Amino acid sequence: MASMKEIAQKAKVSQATVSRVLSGHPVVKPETRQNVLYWAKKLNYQPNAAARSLAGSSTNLLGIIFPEIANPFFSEILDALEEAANFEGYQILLNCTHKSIDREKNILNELKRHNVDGIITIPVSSDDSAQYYKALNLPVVVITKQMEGFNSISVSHYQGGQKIAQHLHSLGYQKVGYVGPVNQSTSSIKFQGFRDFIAEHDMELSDVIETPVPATIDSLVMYQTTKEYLNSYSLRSQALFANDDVTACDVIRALSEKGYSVPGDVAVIGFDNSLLAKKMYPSVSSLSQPLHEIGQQAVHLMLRILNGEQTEVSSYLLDTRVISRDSTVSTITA
Amino acid sequence: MASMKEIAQKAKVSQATVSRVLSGHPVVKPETRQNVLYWAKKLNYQPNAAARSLAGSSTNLLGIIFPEIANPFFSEILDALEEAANFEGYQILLNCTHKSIDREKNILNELKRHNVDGIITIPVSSDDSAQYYKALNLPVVVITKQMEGFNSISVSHYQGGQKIAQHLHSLGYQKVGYVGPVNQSTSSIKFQGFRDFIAEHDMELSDVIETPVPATIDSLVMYQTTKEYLNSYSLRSQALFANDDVTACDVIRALSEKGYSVPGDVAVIGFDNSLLAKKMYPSVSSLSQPLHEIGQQAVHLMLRILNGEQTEVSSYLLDTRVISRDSTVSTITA
DNA sequence: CAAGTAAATGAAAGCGTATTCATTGTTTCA
DNA sequence: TGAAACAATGAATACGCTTTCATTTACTTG
Repeated sequence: MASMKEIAQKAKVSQATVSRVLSGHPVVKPETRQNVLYWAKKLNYQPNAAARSLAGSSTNLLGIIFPEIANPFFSEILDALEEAANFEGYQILLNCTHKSIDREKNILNELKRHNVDGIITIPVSSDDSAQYYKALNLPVVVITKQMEGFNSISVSHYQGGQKIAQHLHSLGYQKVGYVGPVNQSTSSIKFQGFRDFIAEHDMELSDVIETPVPATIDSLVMYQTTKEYLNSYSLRSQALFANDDVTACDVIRALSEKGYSVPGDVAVIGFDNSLLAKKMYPSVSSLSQPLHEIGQQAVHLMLRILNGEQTEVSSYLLDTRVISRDSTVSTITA
Repeated sequence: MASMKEIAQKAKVSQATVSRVLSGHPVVKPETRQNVLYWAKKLNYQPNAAARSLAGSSTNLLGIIFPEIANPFFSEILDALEEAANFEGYQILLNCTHKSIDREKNILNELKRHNVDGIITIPVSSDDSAQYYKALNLPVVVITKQMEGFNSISVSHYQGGQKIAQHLHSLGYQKVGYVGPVNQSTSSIKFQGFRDFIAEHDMELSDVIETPVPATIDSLVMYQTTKEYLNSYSLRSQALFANDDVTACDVIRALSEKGYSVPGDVAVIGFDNSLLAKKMYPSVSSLSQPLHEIGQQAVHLMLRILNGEQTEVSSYLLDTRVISRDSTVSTITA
C-alpha cells in the first residue's frame, strides 16, 4: 500500500503537505494540490485507517448493536443502516447481544478499543443498559425504543397499539384479543395503548394470550402458547392483535390448524410491517414502522451529533400507519 | 482509556514488559506478570486497536461482503457469521454490494485501508469479481457459491436441483415446472440439476416461468411474472419448483389468487429453507441449506487460513436435504 | 525600498503498541 | 573463581498519520 511518504517523494513535497492536501486543508497552493492529487491517484493511495485513528482524527467507524439479525424486523433496519452509513463514508462494526446484558457490556468494551466514532444501538434493557452506555462517553443513538437520557429514533408504541385497536374498531370488530408478552417493556406499552382505546370505545378485550419473550426468531413458543390456549379455551375474540409480525404468523398457523379461517372466523393483525407480513398468504395486516427510515435517520442523527450540529438530547418519534391487508376485513354489512 | 504506559508506571516496569505480559509472551517472571495483570485489570485496560494494527500485528477485523441484508437467506447466515466471529474474538465490518461490481470494488478498497485480517464474501459475480479479490492479496473465503481459485463454503446447487426433482418424483408428481431466472449462474445450475433428473426419470418439464433476477427482496417481479404467466397460459404442472423461498411465496400468492389451491391443485417447493418457508402457512417445502453452518464454517476456515493451518485452496460443499412441509404432499393413492 | 504581513511549506512531535537490541543480574561449569 | 551462558527487563525505534510550530518565500504598503 502506498503511503503519504511515497507520494511526498514523488511529488517532491513534504509528507505534511500531502496530508494537508488529502485531508482538504485549504492553505495549499493549487498547483501543489494538483500535483499531490495526481500522484495519490496514480499510486492508488488509500489512507491507513489505523494511523488516522491513532493520530487522533476520527475513525469513520460506527458501532452497531442489535439483539439479533435473523429477525426480519432487525435485518431490514440493518440494511438501511448499512446503506446510509456507507453512503456517508462510514464503516459498520456489527455486534449482537442476543439479549444478554453481559454480552452487551463486552461489546461496548470492544467498540471502545476500536475507537468507534459513535454507536447506534437497540439496547438490551432501557433501564439496566443505560449506565454502561453513559460510561463510554461516546455519541449514542438508540433506535426502535427510547432510553432515558439518550437520543433515539423510534415510533410511539403506545399510539401504535391505539391505532391497531382503532383499525379493528373501524372494521367493525367489537370483541378483540391480544397475543404477546405482557410484562416486557415495549410489548406492554403497545398492549396498554390497545387496551386504552378499547376502554374508550365500544369494544371488549375478550382474550389475552400471554406468551414469553422468545429467545430467537426460530422459537416456536408463540405458536405453542397460542395452540395451548386454543385447546384450553374457546376463543371469544373476532380479531387478534399479535404483538409483532412473527407472532402474527404463528397465531395464524395455530388458528388455521384449529380450524379457524383467517380472516373469515378471526382476523389477525401484526406489528412492524416487516417482510413476513408482506410475503405471507393471506397477507398480514400490520402497523407499519418505517424501518428504512429508522435506519437512515439514525445515521443522519449520528452525523449531526458528530458534527456538533445537535447537542441536546432528543427522542424522535416517526410516523406509523396501519397497513390493511388480507388478514383483516370489514365486518360491516350494508 | 488506560494505556500500557500507565500500567507500566503503576507496576513499576517498562512499557515493553507490559506489552510482553499482555500479549502472552513467555519470558516474563511470574511475579512481574501477576503484578502487571493486576494493574491491567484494575485500570480496566483495553488495548487500542489502532495502535495494535499500526504496530504491525493483526487487527482482528473481518470484512464481510453481502449482496443485501434484508433477505432472510442472507440475514440468517450473517447471524451465524457474527456469532462465530465474535466468539473467536473478531469484529465484523459489514458491507453490501447491492449486486453492483463498482460498489464491490469500493468496498474492497475500504476493507484494505482498515487492514482487515481477511474477507468473507458473497461476490457479485464469480467471473468478474475474482480479479479484484486476487489483487487484494488477503485471505478470502467465498460463501454460498464457488469462485475459481478461492476457498469456499457452499452447497451443490446442481445436486440441490436434483434432490428437489427427486422429492417431487417420490411424491408422485409427474408433470413439473420451474419458476426463476434461467440465465443467472446459481439459478441455472439448480435448474440444470432439476432438468437432468427429470430427463432421467419418468417426468416432464411442463412449465418454465422465467423471471428476472430481482434487485431487492421487496421486488414483486416474481409475483408479477408468475401472475402474467398464469393469465396467459393454463398451467400444466402438478408441482412447481421455485428458485428460492422468496419466489416460492410469490408463486403461492399468484397461484392462490388465480384460484389454485396449494398443495391441492399445485404443489410448490422452494430452495434455501429460510425463515419464510418455515413461517408461511401453509408452510413451504424447501431444500435446506445449512445456513448457520455455512456462517460458522466460513469463520473457522478463515481462522485456519490465518493460522497457516490451511494453505491450499479448497471448496467445501455442505450437505443439503429436502424439508417436506405443507406445500407438497403425496399424490400416490393406495 | 525597507519593513512588516501573509501565504506556503517543511520539520518534528506524538498517538499506543510490538519488537529488536542492549543491558543488567543470576546461574552454571570448567 | 572467572568466564560464559542465560533469564529478565529496559531503552529505543517504527508503524502512517495529524497537527503544531518554525521557516522560507512572496507580497503589500508607507
